[in-house]
Amino acid sequence: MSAAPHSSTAVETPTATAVAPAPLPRLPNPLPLPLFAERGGGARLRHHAYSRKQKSLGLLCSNFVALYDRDGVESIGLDDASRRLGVERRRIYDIVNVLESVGILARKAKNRYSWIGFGGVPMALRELKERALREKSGLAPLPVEELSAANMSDDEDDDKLGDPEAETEGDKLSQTVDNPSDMPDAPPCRLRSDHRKEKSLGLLTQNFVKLFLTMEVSTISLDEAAKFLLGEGHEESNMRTKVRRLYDIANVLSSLKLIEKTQVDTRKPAFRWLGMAGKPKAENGVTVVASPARKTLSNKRVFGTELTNIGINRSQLEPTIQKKAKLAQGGADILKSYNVAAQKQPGQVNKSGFVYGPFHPSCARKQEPDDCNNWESLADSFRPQYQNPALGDLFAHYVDAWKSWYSEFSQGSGIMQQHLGSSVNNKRFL
DNA sequence: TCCTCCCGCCATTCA
DNA sequence: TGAATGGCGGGAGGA
Repeated sequence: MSAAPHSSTAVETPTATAVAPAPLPRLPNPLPLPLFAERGGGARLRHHAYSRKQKSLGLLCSNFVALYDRDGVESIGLDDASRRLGVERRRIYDIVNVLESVGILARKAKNRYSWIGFGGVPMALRELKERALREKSGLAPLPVEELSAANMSDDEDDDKLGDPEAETEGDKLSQTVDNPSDMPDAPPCRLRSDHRKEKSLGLLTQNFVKLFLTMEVSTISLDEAAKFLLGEGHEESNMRTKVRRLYDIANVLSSLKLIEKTQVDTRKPAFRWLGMAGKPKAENGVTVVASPARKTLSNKRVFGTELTNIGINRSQLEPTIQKKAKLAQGGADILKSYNVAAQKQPGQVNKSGFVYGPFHPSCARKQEPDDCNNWESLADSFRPQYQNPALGDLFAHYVDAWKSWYSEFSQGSGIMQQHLGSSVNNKRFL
């Protein structure tokens, strides 16, 4: 039975709202249950005035982050998130799985996550990179064909259920989920839960990120990623499913600015890693970000323009909500311009050789971290004067996120470099 | 036409 | 046993 379609309007459980002393953005209240979410209605009840762009997982992720990435937020209830964002619980699961896999959230209990924030990302990425390198090292020597088997197709996977001889890299990956400490005494035989976890969105996210962290090309298409993750000999249906999931993941990671969509020669886009980039390959064998000459797609979707997804479902927009959307769009445009301006600055490499991600502060290139602390004036100079205070909050949130991200990288750049310094021979990805 | 990805069904896992 | 979780693929929106 699925609780999802109704959970967005369900009465909050008593334990589900330990959130935010700081005021959260105002959301339309009460939040109506969208018609399309009617149990069993699904696509059959779709209203044609709705635009799917406004329901995207990436936008939802942006809203989720905007909602919870603030001082005082420690615990997040899924019901609370679902209600505040005006989406079915099912969608929240997608978001939190991806956020958890990159270290932004940590699961505390059923229905409850703790907010770690962007400060958790460098550590998570470091661990992912370490794990990926270890898997490729002597600890897990896998030639290409075995590596393919490691990410074996679902069919092969199914065939080996319960086979003690069939432990694969996939098992190891699932162990990393079940046993973060990589306990050596993990059960040798595959459990059904392991099998399920191998296919989880979180694990797929981690494997997807690992491709970026270890490969020597800066971009990868989702088809390529799916082929690699599935291995050879996969069925077409498995491929389609995997690509669907990668689209979901890519949208969330894009909204987090960990990756960005880029146009390659073919019609299909590829994704470029932004979250962190190493020093030039000549020095340490790790690829820097792709040439800026490569055309970056204008974002098909402008994230962070809505505080809830529910006001613009498949019915007509309410005039007031439309107004809000326009206001928010203005803010998003400013943010976008700010990001573009920051990204246009050549290099973005500080003295330590670290290349900043999307939250790179524009002043970082010219000034060393210690000098770059005048965030308030920076924020003031960019802060639009919103009529809606919630939008001001949203902008302030982004500034805070930049600050946090920058601070984390400033502190962690040495460690990160240490890890980036190890050469990666990963041509098999190509 | 086909890429993109929202949506919700329903199997599995959890408490 | 009911609730929570999340894999999965149909099919509609959009370029």
